[in-house]
Amino acid sequence: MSSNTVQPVPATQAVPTTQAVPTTQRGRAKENRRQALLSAAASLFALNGFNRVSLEDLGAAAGVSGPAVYRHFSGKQAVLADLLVTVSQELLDGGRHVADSTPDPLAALRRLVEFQVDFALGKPDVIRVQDRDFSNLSEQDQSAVRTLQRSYVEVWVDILAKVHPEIDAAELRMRAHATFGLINSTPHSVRSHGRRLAAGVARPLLERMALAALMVDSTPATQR
Amino acid sequence: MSSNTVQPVPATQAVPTTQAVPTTQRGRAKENRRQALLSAAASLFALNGFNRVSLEDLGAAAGVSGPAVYRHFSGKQAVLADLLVTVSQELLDGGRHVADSTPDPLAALRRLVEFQVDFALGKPDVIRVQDRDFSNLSEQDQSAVRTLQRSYVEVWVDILAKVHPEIDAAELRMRAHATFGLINSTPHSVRSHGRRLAAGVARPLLERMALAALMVDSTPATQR
DNA sequence: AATTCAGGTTAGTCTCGATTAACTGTGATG
DNA sequence: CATCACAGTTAATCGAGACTAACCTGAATT
Repeated sequence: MSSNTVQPVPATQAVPTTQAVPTTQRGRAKENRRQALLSAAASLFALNGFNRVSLEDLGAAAGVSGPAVYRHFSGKQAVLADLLVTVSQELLDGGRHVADSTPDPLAALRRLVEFQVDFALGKPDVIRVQDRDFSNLSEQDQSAVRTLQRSYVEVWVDILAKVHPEIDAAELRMRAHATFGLINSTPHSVRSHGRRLAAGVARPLLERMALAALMVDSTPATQR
Repeated sequence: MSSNTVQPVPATQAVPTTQAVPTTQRGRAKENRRQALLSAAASLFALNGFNRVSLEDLGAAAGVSGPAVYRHFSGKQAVLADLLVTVSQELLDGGRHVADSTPDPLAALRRLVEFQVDFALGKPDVIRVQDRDFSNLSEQDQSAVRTLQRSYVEVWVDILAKVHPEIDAAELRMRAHATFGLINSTPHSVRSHGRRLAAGVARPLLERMALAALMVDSTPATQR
């Protein structure tokens, strides 16, 4: 009962601002194309890296060829930006939801871990792109994403502070980062294999490792 | 006494095959330039990513401008390849040394963790380049690096197998990868600040988190 | 001292790929 | 039904940057 999918959080791509789904046939088609482009971008960027993917490749992967991408995004960078801002926002929203809806700190921490593991196993491509191609964003987009990420980290730090009242925020922040590194390692290792197969084993393992790492005592003065 | 620097392992850049240092003044200068280029490459690539660094930038950072790089490397990719092959080889050598010189499995595991933490804190740039720009290597170089990395992982798995005789290799491999993710998270978080300052706190923390994560019991059938 | 030769330099060359221009066909709209 | 607006298309344009050519200079070597 501890490794559930934290269901209340919508795991689907969502438009940042609440946007009504276009009713007209044409508008629907456009939205589909847009999602197809984003999805293609996620897997292409993850596989080859932002710079090794041409707009031609990207368009082709979405069943459209070349400069058609400009009908949906202002440029190549904008596609990346949309991808990364969206994922950062999703993480933040999900994390806040968990934090706000789980009074017990330790339970909240468990749920945060589960949430992050689900995310890493569910969208390894986006995770990979996020920490590999971040620097291909414009300065502006970089700071936007950084702000969201910082907020997400703070959600973790706030919960961690309740679990470890004696540890200062700087160390808790480092614990959070290290834990993200641990959990997000899967996109690097579980590459392209039978994802479903490995995920079943990976999920509980990653959760237990993450919790164990997070719960470690603060560095003892004497080696005990 | 547990967080020493694993001193026997030379942490300096080393030429793969045992190469005599050139005696002639010119030869010495050339070697210096070469090292300057590699060092510049490490920090530039880490900061901006392989593709955002031009040969002009790279040369300039080493006090030489532009195509002079071709006097030392066959091309831009070759610089990256040298960097990554060297670091992979260093890790493998260091890991093997630890494994071979530490009979007690648990002690060996501790030393492996210390070694990896030292490496991550000591050469964050190279670590960062390694898992960000790997795909910019030629197919050939990729497989060379992969082979070295696989061997390094096997060193860990072999030690882990002695500590956890009941766990199968696949899971141990995943534990190792997750631990690398945890330890290597520092290049991402401890960016460009007072490195020495943070490192003093980071080292013991990362070591304890890594150990705790690695020592977790195998997934219990019942939630205990 | 004369001669090589390799590390540097600057001025091309050449390709790739992002962006833009000029058109086209077809749902939406009146 | 006539028009419009707009997703797409193909054919330029344009800049960046890796690599090459042609020369230069001074340490090594004889």
